[in-house]
Amino acid sequence: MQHQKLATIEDVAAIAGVSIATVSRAINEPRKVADETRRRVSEAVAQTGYTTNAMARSLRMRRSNMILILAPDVGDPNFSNILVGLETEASKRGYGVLIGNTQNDATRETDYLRFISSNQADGLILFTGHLPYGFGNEAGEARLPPMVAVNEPVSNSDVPFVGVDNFEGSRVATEHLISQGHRRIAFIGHSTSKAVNMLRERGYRAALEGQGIPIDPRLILDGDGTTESGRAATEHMFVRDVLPTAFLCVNDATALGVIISLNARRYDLPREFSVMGFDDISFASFVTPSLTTMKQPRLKIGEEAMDLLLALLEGKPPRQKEVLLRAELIVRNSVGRAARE
Amino acid sequence: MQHQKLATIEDVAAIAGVSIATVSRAINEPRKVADETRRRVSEAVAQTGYTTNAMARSLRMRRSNMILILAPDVGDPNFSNILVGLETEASKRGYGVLIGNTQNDATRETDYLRFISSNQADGLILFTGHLPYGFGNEAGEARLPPMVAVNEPVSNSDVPFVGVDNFEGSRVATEHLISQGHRRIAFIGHSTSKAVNMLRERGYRAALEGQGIPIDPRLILDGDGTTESGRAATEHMFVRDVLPTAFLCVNDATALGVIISLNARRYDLPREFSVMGFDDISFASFVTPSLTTMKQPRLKIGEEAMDLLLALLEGKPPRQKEVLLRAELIVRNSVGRAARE
DNA sequence: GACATCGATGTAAAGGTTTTCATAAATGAT
DNA sequence: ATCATTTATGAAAACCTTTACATCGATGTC
Repeated sequence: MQHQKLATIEDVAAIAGVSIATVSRAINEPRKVADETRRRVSEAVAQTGYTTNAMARSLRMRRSNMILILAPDVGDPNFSNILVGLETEASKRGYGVLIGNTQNDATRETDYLRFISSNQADGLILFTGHLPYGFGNEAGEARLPPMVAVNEPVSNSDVPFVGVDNFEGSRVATEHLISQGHRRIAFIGHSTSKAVNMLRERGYRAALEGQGIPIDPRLILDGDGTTESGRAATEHMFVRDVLPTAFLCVNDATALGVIISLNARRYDLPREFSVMGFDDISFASFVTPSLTTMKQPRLKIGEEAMDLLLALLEGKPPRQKEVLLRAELIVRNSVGRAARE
Repeated sequence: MQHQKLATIEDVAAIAGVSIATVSRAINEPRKVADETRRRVSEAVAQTGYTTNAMARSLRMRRSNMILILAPDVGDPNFSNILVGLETEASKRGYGVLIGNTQNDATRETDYLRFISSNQADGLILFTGHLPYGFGNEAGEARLPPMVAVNEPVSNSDVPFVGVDNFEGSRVATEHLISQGHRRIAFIGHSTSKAVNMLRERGYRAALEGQGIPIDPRLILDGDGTTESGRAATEHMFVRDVLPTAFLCVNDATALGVIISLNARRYDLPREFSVMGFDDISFASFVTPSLTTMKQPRLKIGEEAMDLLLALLEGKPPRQKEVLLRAELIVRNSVGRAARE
């Protein structure tokens, strides 16, 4: 049952009484063939149920119309919505999307490059923040396909990046807190080396400075971006008794840790403390109190990135090295007016 | 830069001083060529950086080593981990994974079938619970590729299904509640027409009956599987003043609604009410109180499903129409001993 | 009427493999 | 020494397209 011999272009040609070249043209460049012929061809196509064999086509045309997406973890809710955006745009433009779940494993990354080197994919989307291991090594020099980075820019390279404007987003977030009367605002960061963290911290500082609020270094703490580190940072503040009225967190996971810690201490949120996150991950609306945060336009990021990559594939040079999209302020219930000074 | 003309099998053959047939054999069936020749070939391969062109290979072999995954929403956290499992297994076996995000749109579903009919994919994984629209219609009759369903079985078909044992899982969940002294246990369901709901409700009934606990129909409520419906069902119970000591919910989303409702009424959980979910979605551990639930072995489901599909592709008949995996009881903090009778 | 132009179609090459079949050498049996 | 068998290799076909080039008739120009 498997191989009931699909109709080929020859079958169609025979039925329509034309050559295979004409069939090909009738399908791909309809205006190049006479009306009558075109009609006969499409009739023959309908009759045979012909679909062009993508393999033969790709072989001949030296392009597969496939895009490879390399991500450390497709299941990560932060990534998966970008993925949806990528897929939507690709599909709209007639491209297919191939996924490579690298699990941050160098071997697997290298392994996925076979899709590129064997012509199974024309372009590459990178979630990883670095070039895949295995490029530019040994024989034959690098053979870099067109690529675009999302989620994290690729350092030391000119790979175009599409992402959220972290600086601006963080500034807006901080200003939101300030507008609610907060002046002692803590920043719970990721590790300082991360580019994302740096930008978000800068946005925080810029907002404070812009409003003439002095920056208290004791209110700026490092973490590692996890819920646990959010909790740890909060506890640390209570131990040292240097307390803010609001916490701005580098991401929602961290903010969740802060909330859990404050809830455990029986504080009434947001009356006694305000907490803000960044990202708007799926459970942000389910925490109690639901989390006020900056929403990453993930779908849009995916679409833009794919759009850029496809433009690259069509030979257009990238207009800009970086496309930054605005994060959107999502007001929920974790931020209230500052109760104390 | 794009097309620096990759090395072909001919280049390798020339360097190694053999025919292309021998190169092909040296690569694909090494034991069929003499040691010395094999050595020369692999040297030439290394020297040229040759990789076999997958398109040419697929064209000739009439198989692409690609699997198409059709899912309504790849971003859904319930799906994405299955996806990871699918991808892991496929990758391990040398297959690539193509994603089709259908968004429950019939047009898009049909559109993705082009991957099948154009030979770009050898098999199909279905998340949708139904055959894609466009199969078995008009000319040429159906051309069904080997396929396997996950997440939801395909009704009225003999498509093999890999999923969680809902009946058994629900029974275990109910027994856990009973073991904590609960006897008045509510079941907040999905719409009764859903297969998943039916099985989980049956498991619930079976557990109660097994322990000789009478079933109170007033404690069985319908919903639609959303958080909102969980909340609504809970409110409904308070209005009618028919109260359980524990809530067993058809899924975690519903359980979350129940918890939110109870929290809002200022009950102390799990002292005054116990709540149990099913699925173990990512935020289950972040709610307060963190949710006791039955964990779906999503990774494993993905792996098993892919394993089954690949077996099918290799011509082995499926051993069974349904592979049911055990759900695992995850004890967190939303279930306590029954305080009242 | 000669000639260039144009439109529609066909012929054949090229794209890079895998695999059948044939050939040749080496080995083993008698 | 002869023949049968095995092992290692090569030549060529097949997989199915797209497309450069050639052909041919029709149309238009001078």
